[in-house]
Amino acid sequence: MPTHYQGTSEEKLALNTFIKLTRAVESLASRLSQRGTLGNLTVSQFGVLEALYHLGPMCQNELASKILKSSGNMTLVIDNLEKHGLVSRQRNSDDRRMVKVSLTESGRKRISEVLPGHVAAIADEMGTLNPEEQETLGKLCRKLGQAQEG
Amino acid sequence: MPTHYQGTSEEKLALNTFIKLTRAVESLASRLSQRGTLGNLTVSQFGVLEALYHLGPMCQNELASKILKSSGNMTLVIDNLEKHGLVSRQRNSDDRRMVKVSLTESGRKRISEVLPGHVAAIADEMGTLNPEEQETLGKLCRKLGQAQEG
DNA sequence: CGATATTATTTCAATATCAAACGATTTGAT
DNA sequence: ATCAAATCGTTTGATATTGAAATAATATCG
Repeated sequence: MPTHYQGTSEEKLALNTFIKLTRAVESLASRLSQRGTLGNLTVSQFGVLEALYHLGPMCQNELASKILKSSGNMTLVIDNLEKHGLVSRQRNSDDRRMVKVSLTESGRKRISEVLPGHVAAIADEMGTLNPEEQETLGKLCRKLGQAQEG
Repeated sequence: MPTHYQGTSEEKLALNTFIKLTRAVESLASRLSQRGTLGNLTVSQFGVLEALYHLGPMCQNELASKILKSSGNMTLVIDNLEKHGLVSRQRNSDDRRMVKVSLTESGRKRISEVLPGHVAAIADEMGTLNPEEQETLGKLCRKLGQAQEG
């Protein structure tokens, strides 16, 4: 589905590439979601649990920057994880502005159960590209993700 | 930020590529949003207006599949566009299940004002990659976006 | 010390998003 | 013609998401 936009050829290429990029990610996300490998976790909830699992307890700000979300959003995501008993909050006693978030036993169990299947699903989906293509894609994405200078 | 996951090397490559891909798209989206080239339109609202602008009036289902969203979501997005006077709904008289959505004059004006600046912003962001790199990225994304066979 | 700035979190309002259930309508098969 | 199945849109309930404003705690500077 190419763009219908009439612009410079530079703009058309950029727009078509941009559309392919965002469609690919959306379609990938949709297929992953279909697989149900996250159980009833949302992507954000999974991101938080995964970060805590691999990096240990963290304050909300750190979590927010790990999963690239706002602090307001983090409050809600942690609220919901807490409701479901997967994480706990502890007010930091040194600096009482901060809240340290930790996995509960139940949370640790859940993420360790879910992770392998989800990773396998991602590997399966990405397997559409051979290793060399994945390397190339990774490099281009890294470059594109970097903020521009000047 | 490479993955901490211990799996097969195939899984590690896939996971790292997947992370770079999603991060690139998120970071791109965030930078585009910062530029404010969409005015006060949301991405979904923009998508709907752009589709109507280039392809003409459409029913909600068609719009939903164009911008890859659920029909329930489409009801709300159209509701909000309608509130702001940018689109109008007409019940189709041949098949009264369907609702045809059209741009109002105000909507046509708005999208035509916003589009060039937003495309320029996308072209500017994508300009991080040269044309050859963009072609490569586009091809890889197209391949990845395709559902797997078997 | 005390005013001011910075930082961490929460709250709020608006919008998005999905899945599932539902009502209206149309179509297809018998 | 009738009835079951499919289709389109809406509603509902849960969660996400942002940005701005509010709050609370801490740090800093004069």
